[in-house]
Amino acid sequence: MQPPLLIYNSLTRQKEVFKPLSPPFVGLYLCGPTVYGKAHLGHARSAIAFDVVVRYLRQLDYKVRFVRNITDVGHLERDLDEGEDKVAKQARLEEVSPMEVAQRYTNSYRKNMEMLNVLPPSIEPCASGHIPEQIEMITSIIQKGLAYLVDGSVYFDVVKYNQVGHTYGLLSGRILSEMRVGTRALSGQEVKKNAADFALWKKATPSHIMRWPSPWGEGFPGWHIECTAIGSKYLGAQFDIHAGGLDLLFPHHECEIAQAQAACATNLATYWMHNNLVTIDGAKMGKSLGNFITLDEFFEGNHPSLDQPYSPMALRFCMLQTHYRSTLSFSLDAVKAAHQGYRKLMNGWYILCKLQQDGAVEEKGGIDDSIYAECAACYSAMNDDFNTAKVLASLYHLLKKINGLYYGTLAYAAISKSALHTLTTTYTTFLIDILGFKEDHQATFADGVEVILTLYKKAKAENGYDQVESIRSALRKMGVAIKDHHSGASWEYLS
RNA sequence: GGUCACGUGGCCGAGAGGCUAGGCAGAGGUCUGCAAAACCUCGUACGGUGGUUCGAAUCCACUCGUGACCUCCA
Repeated sequence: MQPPLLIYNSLTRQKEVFKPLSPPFVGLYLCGPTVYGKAHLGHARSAIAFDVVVRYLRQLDYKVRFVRNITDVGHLERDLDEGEDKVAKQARLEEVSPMEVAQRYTNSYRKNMEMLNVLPPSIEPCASGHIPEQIEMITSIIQKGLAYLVDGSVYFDVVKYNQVGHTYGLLSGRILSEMRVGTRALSGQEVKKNAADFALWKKATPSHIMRWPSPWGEGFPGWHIECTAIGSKYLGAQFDIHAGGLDLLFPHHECEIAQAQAACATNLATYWMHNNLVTIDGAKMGKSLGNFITLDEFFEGNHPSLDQPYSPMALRFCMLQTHYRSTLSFSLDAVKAAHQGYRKLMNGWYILCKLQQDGAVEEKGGIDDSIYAECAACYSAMNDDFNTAKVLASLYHLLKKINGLYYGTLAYAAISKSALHTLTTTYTTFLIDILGFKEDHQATFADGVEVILTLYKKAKAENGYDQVESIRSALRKMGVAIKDHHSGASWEYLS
């Protein structure tokens, strides 16, 4: 009997038992990228963290509808009237059309995600494809009297929202009256009634390319309305999980809740989940700080912080070794360690696949109990707010048993057939299906090594040690180790 | 200034009042023709100062340090 699944809810600031609104269905919305630049390590963290959440929920037999949006319009440089749309700005810099920019970086993002073995969303809507939905929601908020029109732009009235019984700031723990106001000279703020008000719709200036007709004139939607409109369209006015990076908690998610309360009288989602940030040299890795490493740079080794290319799975391991709500301090040493750790787990999986089922005994073996305990620990760890770090620890405990059986330091008599079966399915389920690891290397390479291994075995049998040594060193240069052990010779990846 | 986190062995990191994860790197050993891989063993860490307690890395207070959000950012 496993403990129930607990999820830390940012809204209540505590772990809560996960209860979907309509089991077995689960609706999960994740704030996707604004496609005006290449994805960096921070994007990967969010994607991987919630990829594992989706994978685990599916493992628990939930039917998950996973929606991850693409922001291709409305995300301004600053939340200011004169702030330039991010996508439009990049288009100007690259001298292409905004939709070209959006397409380019959407493609790049999807490619990166595929490399990281992040499962594609069930639905991947873009903001520009949902203008009518957003206009509809804005209209509804205006009708409730919680938004006002100024010169072709529509703003959400935060003060009014509080006056009619809502509480702005529930998610971020902010109290409206105590929020810092007016300490920075933000131009363009004077059109708003209050500094905390945010744009639902912006009037397009004559030069603005991305524009749509609306009841308030030509313009484009504000950033926050997109997620609320899209989320409620595909998952319902109230759905189970809304996820995103911690830096989106305020103001983005706070505004989303306000919009949903105003339009639909819901908090939009029951559980609000936030992944923590990636830091480098003690500071947050962020777009605006310019200290980020893009995923392409990471995979190509093309960055001053990196000495060589690193694999997508090394990064995935890095991410999963840390709990998603803790900051992840990125360093070269950490990546190197992660890659080695990943390699060992994968090599263990191949060995596990080779372990002969018929070697195990029918009766209970000496290590059965510890196998069952570690397998159960994997589930317990995931049920405790997706503690992937703990899962990895358990997998390493299992790995020692796997290696021991294969290399002969543990006798087959130590494990029963049923325990070996549990070991095999659990290890595979967690490593491959839930944590989402896959082989970095090409399968065709492995076929070639198999041929060479045959030559090695022949030379070895004939005591041709010169040839044995030369095959070993040649393969070693290719990142492959040959291993001699009681059950013969085999090979595995070294890096 | 407000709000909130965090500080764990060389590095990355779980944990969270007694049973003191795990990975990487390092040392020793077993195995091996020699290696490699694997396995075994080892380092006894929790910013500082007080306090609560039979007992604290874990709770409390103070303190030092770092960071996040309050402006776009996964």
